[in-house]
Amino acid sequence: MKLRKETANPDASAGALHGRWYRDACGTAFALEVIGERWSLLVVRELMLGALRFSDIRAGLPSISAKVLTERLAGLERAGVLRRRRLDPPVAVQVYELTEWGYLAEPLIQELGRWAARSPLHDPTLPLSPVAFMLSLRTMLDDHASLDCDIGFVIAGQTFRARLAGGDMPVTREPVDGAGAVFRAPDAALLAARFYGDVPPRALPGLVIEGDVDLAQRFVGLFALPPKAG
Amino acid sequence: MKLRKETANPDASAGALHGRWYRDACGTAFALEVIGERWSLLVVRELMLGALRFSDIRAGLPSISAKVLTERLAGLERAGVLRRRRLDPPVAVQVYELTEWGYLAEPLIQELGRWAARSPLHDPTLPLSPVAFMLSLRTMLDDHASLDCDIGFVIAGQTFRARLAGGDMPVTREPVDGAGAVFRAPDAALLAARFYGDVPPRALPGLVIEGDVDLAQRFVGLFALPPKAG
DNA sequence: CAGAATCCCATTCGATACTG
DNA sequence: CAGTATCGAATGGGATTCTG
Repeated sequence: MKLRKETANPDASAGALHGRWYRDACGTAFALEVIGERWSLLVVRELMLGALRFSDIRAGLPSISAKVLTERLAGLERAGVLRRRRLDPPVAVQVYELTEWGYLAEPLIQELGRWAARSPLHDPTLPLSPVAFMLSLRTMLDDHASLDCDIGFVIAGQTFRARLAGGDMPVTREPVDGAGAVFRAPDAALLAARFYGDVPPRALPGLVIEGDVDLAQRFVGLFALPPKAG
Repeated sequence: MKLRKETANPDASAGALHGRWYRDACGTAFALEVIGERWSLLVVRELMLGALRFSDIRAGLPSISAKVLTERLAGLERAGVLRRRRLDPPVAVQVYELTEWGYLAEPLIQELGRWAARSPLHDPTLPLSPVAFMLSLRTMLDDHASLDCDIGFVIAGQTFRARLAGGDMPVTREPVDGAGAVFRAPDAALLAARFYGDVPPRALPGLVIEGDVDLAQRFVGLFALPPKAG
């Protein structure tokens, strides 16, 4: 009875501000106040490879509604995870981009992915956004990869570039001109089958590899899912 | 219209099973289906240092309701994160314990805590469970700690033991007899102030250090919060 | 104490329509 | 395209009660 009003915090409308749910000083709890709302972390995921417009985010998250996306963007902005920015006059469009702190959430997204992959239950046959796939490559890259290369990706019309050097592999949104090899696929699930499944390359119609095919093969060999937990 | 019925999955009642929310093959999304419901991950956190009874979990999570805890336990059990177990006849009590996969969630909890600590906003003055504090020590331990020691903790009546050796520091629920030093405090927040705040030891009434006080001092020096992000 | 069952209000969400 | 406004339906969750 006495605690009711504290819960219904007036300024907590639709927000990801702290203190609303858990009343717990633990950092984990604080993080969950910020990105623990449904969809929040997936919105962050979509922005992890660079700023995006409202509808580009929706494209990567086909089943989020405009209302929820609007609410999450507002909450994440207030929490300091992202900011909205107007591009300069010639294009005059609004984009959402992660703050410095927001970009620091990548290890967290990776850790979730790694943990999920070890589940005895995870069966991945659903759609996958291009960004989700590119991030998964960063997560599943063999720690001891000694290859250095520059690989292009064209997935559902979006282009990315992965530059592997010294065991590190930054991924950018960039044209693929000049890459050592290029993977082209109409959707990310196809690429996931190639990189993580036991599927032989020719069994994947729609997947095209250009440039140094042998390099592409060796590149694929650098990625593997972790073993399942008992 | 045509998709409505798929959403209202009959067996998805109150559960953390996959496919209900995101329809996304990304591992991060799958993990969020499992532990992304409110409270779920904090329940896992409470169990991270060993099996617990229903009311012990509630003690660590004072503002969760019995109903919600029941639902979360059921969901996490179905998802394979924890199992319920009846102890052998003499005690005949029921406990919840993480599965092997459940225990693998610790890095994930740590990553959330680490990220939260780097937030420009995080101000930790709320209550903290003993388990949350002990886990935070494992998270914030200096990577290059070269000290080897055996430290006991008595927090709000619960006893723990941290054995630091070779940079690794397992924490168990155990009596503190024979530890090199023992910290006693009526609540975890007091210990957090000592380990992470700039508070001089004598400004913390209620905190008692027994055994090798000098060792205890050096031990405290091994823990630090990461720098804030801009 | 450990939970299941019930009741009921508050929040959330998705669909749709609307606006600059 | 980038949202906002509204509404009805589903869900969430607190309080209470009941049982072993």
